[in-house]
Formats: sequence, structure tokens, C-alpha cells
Amino acid sequence: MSKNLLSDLNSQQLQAVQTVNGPVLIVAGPGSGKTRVITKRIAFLVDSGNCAPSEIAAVTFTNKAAKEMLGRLEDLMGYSANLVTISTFHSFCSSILRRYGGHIGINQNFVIYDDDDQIRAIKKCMEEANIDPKKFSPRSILSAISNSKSELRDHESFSSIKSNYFDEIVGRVFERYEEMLFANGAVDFDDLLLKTYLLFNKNQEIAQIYQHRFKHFMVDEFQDTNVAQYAIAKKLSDLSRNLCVVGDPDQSIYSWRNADIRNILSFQTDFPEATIIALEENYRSTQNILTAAQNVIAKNKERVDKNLWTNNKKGGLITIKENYNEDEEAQSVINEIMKISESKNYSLSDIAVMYRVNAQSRALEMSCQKNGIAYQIVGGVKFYQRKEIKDITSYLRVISNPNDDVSLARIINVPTRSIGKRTSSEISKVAITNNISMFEAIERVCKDSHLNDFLPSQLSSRAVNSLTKFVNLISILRKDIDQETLASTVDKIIINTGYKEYLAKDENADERLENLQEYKNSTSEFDDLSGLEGITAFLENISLVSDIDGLADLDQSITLITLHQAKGLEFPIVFMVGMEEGMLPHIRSIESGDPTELEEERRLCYVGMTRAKENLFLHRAFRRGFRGGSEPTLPSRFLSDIPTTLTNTVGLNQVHSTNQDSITKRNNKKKHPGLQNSYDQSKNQQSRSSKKLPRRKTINKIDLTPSKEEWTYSIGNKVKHPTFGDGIVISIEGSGPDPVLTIAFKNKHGIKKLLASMAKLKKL
DNA sequence: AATTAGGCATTTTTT
DNA sequence: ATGCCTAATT
Repeated sequence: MSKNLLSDLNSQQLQAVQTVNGPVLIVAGPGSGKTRVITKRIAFLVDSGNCAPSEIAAVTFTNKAAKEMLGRLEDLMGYSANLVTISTFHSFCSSILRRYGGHIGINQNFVIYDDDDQIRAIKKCMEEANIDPKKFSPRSILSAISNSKSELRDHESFSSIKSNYFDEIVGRVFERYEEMLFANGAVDFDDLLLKTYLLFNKNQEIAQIYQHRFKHFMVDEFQDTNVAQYAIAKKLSDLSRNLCVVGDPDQSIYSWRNADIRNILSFQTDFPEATIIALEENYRSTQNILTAAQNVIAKNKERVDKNLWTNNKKGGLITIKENYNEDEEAQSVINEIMKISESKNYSLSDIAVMYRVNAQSRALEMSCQKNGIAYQIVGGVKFYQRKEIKDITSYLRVISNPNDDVSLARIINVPTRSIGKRTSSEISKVAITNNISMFEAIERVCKDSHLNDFLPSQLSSRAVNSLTKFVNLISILRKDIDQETLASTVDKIIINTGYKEYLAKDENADERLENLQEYKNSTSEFDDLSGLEGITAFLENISLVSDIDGLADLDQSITLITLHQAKGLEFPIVFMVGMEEGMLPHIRSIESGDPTELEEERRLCYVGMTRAKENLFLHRAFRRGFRGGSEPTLPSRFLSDIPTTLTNTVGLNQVHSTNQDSITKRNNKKKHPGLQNSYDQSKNQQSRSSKKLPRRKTINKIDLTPSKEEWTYSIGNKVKHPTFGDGIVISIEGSGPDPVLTIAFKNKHGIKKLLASMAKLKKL
């Protein structure tokens, strides 16, 4: 056995690597060398003759994590690393269903519906079941269905539980939805897990194939698995009992996606003989950063305390930076980054800016562009979710399976070919009454139109004409797919459908065409597969690929990323922006009134902070853009949980602080009656910070705008509002600096009451 | 059928 | 502010 395999491990890591018999739970704090332990454990299993590489399976959360794991395993054991099954839970299950799904009636060439497809399908089901989408949002119904599936309950067991009216409705849609998926040869994300589980339970012999094949099963990010995933993992290790799970309850941030933190507890009950190992030495962060993060997470009630420590140096102070609004926040981040970059100690790829919601990236992107800083953005509008990409993908799906109604409905009139809503709903009706797919319905209508067998009187001959053309189009596209590469099939689609001309009308035509080019390029790795096979493989690939997987290690660009996506990554320098109440913790978790949701926000904050190796910057803004307008904010409660000895607060000049005080008071009364406590803390912190600060005159954009005191209004003033246009002040309520103005606007906007400080009014 | 205007909800995070 | 959907208009 190679000596260096075990030489650089601490005693806990060593134990984790060498405990290879029986169930193991590894609680791995951030930066504790988790990946190293997993890969070395695999290498050790092989090295010590415990099993062959092909008898080991390790599942991760993202493809990126899987790829990285494979890479590091290759470093340890060379080519044989490729014999280890390393993949995400979803693609692992997908390949099982591809092979054995037939046993439970799953089409071998099933497509995987993404979120968008699911919503479309749900809407269609609701339509058919006569359920008003205004009364019940398709989103919430889908989420109920997804919930149910994640807990291993199919529509039958869902319906069998007597419940409230909403569940009644969900049950009806659920049943129809399942039929639709089946008829379309499709499964959704949750099905990949649920059906795999059902397959194993119905067909023990298939379960046994995998139970025998995998002597060792490892699950990474165990805190983020759902009930279905855990059940599958348990099933697979029924025989071997060699289930090793690695996770950190403090980094559980996906409960909204049905991840169930109780899996960790279940594991301990299900496997009472399990060895439990805690990895507590942090190799990643400076002492200051680790201590700060520890102080934040320590406030959670529902947790077991850990004893994290590090031998790293103390490091610099954590910078808390206050800014006026999100634009200045972004600019101050970029300024700092330019300073860092000039120092030459770091490259741009060492730097990440993290935020709670994707929308926050916009201000950052703009600042990057303005200052010529290259950036890499993860997420946002996801590549495979862009309209042009989804359109062409839907064509591919229809080519490979014309019975996929959801995909067909998407492209039947894109580009427009005179098949309107009316015509498609007639087709839909024909399809339902005859229990056939929409495509079959179209074919029959066209073929038999002269016989009048299937032609509903409502369908004009013109409509039939258009439909005939559509059927011909599809058959042209389907022809010869076995002889051509995927890229040429895509080309054929773009040309024959007139998609290019259709795009030309779009204002982002160039960008969209580029996207299609990129899409085409991405097909090349499937070139050696023929026709249908290639399409199926390609479609599966794009369904299971996430944006973070494409995150490259580009040397010349910073990374913009959400806190969720940042899990598992690390950067020498981390900026967290939007450290405000309502942003982090997110308003939804505050308003839900559910303390566990706030605890999850805290964990999210913890995850973000512990991504940083050397320097951590926490930015907040006094005002935050919200639905067009801009609203005052309170500092995040998490900021006040960091000991001030670890931080250096950089505030704004006095003008802004005063501004903020009055804003804060009003805001506190108005919007956050339940937050007295954190408000007090934040106020203390703020007065502390403003005392420390020298009064400095900075000339910036904000100082140029008149202060509120100068904005006195009287009746008859003419004003201009950015959206309502010109108007006249007709009454003023309340005295003092911030009255409520009643303004009569021109045109149809009429009379509005506006708070002087909030409305972006210009005096004329 | 296609285009346009106006009304409405929306925004967490993603395999 | 933006985007999606519906209703009204061409």
C-alpha cells in the first residue's frame, strides 16, 4: 500500500479513511478535508484489497463535485478511478431507469422534464380538470406533488390520505399529471428517485443486482438528501451494510427542496452500529474567519455544537462595509477588487462575490462591465432554460418522440405557422376523446379530413392545411436522423422551421444565435452515437447538467455566485453582499414565522462565510431596490453576531448615517414590528461604528442629490414621477420632513398618495 | 392570426 | 421594473 496515501491525514481523517467495514457517519465541518477523505477512502478500499473499483459507488450533489472527485481520485489511483461509479443521485438513478425502467412501464427513451416543462404539464392538467389556475397556482400544486414524491408517495398513496380541500385538488391534478407523463414518455426530476425506489421494491431481483454489484456506497452532502434519496441509499446497502455518509448539519441549506435533515437522525437509528467520526480541524480559513462563522452558527437552537479549530494564522479582520444603495455596494466591491488585483498578490479567479438571490447579480455585473473586470456568473437565466434553447430542444424531443405532448405544444406554433390557440385546443380535444397523443390526432385529422372521421366541425380547412404542413415538417426533420450528426440535425431544424428568420425579429437576435451556436457545439461529444440514441443521450445530458458544472477556473475573472451554489467551493477572497434583514435572512423566511426557516438562513450565511480562506468582506446597503422602488433596510442580524473584535466596519459619511437613522426608525415601526430585538442590536452597532469613524467628506454621486430637508412641497407644486409622469401636488398630510403627498397625475394615472421620501419625484 | 396595451403577480435558493 | 397573461384591436 502506498505510504503517502495515509501520510498526510490527521487522526480523525485517518480513522474515516480506514473504517471501511459497516456503516459510517462522517460529520465534516467546513474545510475539514472532506473530499480528500472520501477520495482517499475509496483509494484505500481498493488498495487494501477490500474490493474492486467497480464495486464502489459514490454519489454527490452536483456534476461539478463528481467531476472534481473523479479528478482527485485519478491523481490517487490513476486510470482505475474511472471504474468507480461517481455521479449525482439523479444521474445514477437515471441510468438505472434507462436500463431497467421497462419493468415498471417506463419508456426506455424517456425524457426528463425540467421545471418549465413540469409547469406546462401541470397547467395543461388543470385545464383538462377544469381547475382555475387563479384559485390554485400551478406552482404550489407542483410543489405539493414534488413534496409528495420526495417522500416516496406516489399519487395513489397521496390520494389515500384524507385531507383538506387543497390536497383534494392536488390529488386530482396529480393523477392526471402522472398519466400525462406516462403518455408522453417523460419523467420528472422527482420520478428519477421515486421510480428507482419503486423499481427496487417491486423487483427485488433488480435491487439485488445493484446490491451485489456495489459493496460500498458513499453519499456526499448527506445533509441535503431527501427521504427518497436516503431510502435508495439504504436499499442499495441492505446487503453490504457498507453505507458511508458524509455531511454537515450546519450546512443543510436545501430543506425547501425537500432535503430532510432528519436523515442524519434516521441514519443513526437505522444503523445503530454505525461508526461516527467528526472532522473538526479546518484547513481552509483563517482563525478570524472561522471564529466569526462559528459565532454566527452558534445562535441556532436546533444543532449539536461542534469543536471546530484551525492551526491557520489569525489573519486580517473581516471587513464590514456599509454602502448607500445596491449600486454603490456593487461599485465598492469592484473598487476593492481592483485594489486587490493591482496588488498582484491575487488573481481575479481567487475572488468570489456571493449573494442570496440571483437578481442581486445585476448591479455587480454592471459594475464589472464599467470597470473592465472580467466575471463569470453562475446561474441567473440558465442556459438550457433560455427560450431559443428550449425551443430547439423541444424539436429534438418531438423528433425522437412525437407523442411528447408537452414539447409538441411548445413548438407547434413556434415560429408561428398559423396554428393558433383555437386550433391546438381542438387537437387537444380530439386527442383526449380518442385517447391518443396530439401528434397522432393531428395526423389523423389531416389524413381523414376528407372522410370527416376525426374532423371536428370547428376546424377550418385552412387550419387542416397548416397542420398538414406541420406534420410534413416533422417528418422531414425525422428523416435520415440516423445518417447525420446531432449538429446537422439541429441545423436542419433551424433551417426548415425558419427559426433563424423568426429570431431575427428578436431584439437580442445576435445573442440568441450565439446561444444556438454554443448549443450546437455542445452536441459534438455525442457524435459517435447514432441517430435516436444520440438524441436521447444528449437530451439526458442537458437535463441533468447544472450551471455550476460549467464553472471554469478561468484565471482572469472573478466569480459571481449565489450562496447556495457556492456550497462546496472555496476562494481566498469572498465578498458577501446584501447583508441585510430581508435579504439575508430572506424576507420569506422572516415572514413565514417559522424559526426553522430562519435557522436555515443562518446556515446559509455560515456556508458563505466559511467559503473564504483569507479575506472576508461583508457588504450591506442602507437602501435596497425592490420592485422598481428603493426601500430602507436594517443590517442583517447575522452581522451583530460577529464579535466586533474580529471586524473592521467601514461606514459611510455622516450625511448618510443621519439619513439612515430617520429611515430606520420609521421602517422599524412600519414594517418589522416583530424585530425589536435585532433592531436594538443593529442600532447599537451602528452608533458604535459611526463613533469610530472619522468624519470624512467624500464626494460621490449621493452627495450631489439634494437632501430631504431641501425638498419642501406646497400645494400647487408641479412634479415629475418616473413612472406616473407629470403631476400637481393637491394636498399635503403630515408636517415635518417627510409628508404624504397627494398628487394628481396627468393622463390615466389619476390621483396617487405618495410618501415624499419614497417617491422619486423631481420638482419642475 | 398577430400585434399591442393594460392588468397582474412576482422574487429564494436548484438536482 | 420586469415579465407574463388576457383582452382588445388591426
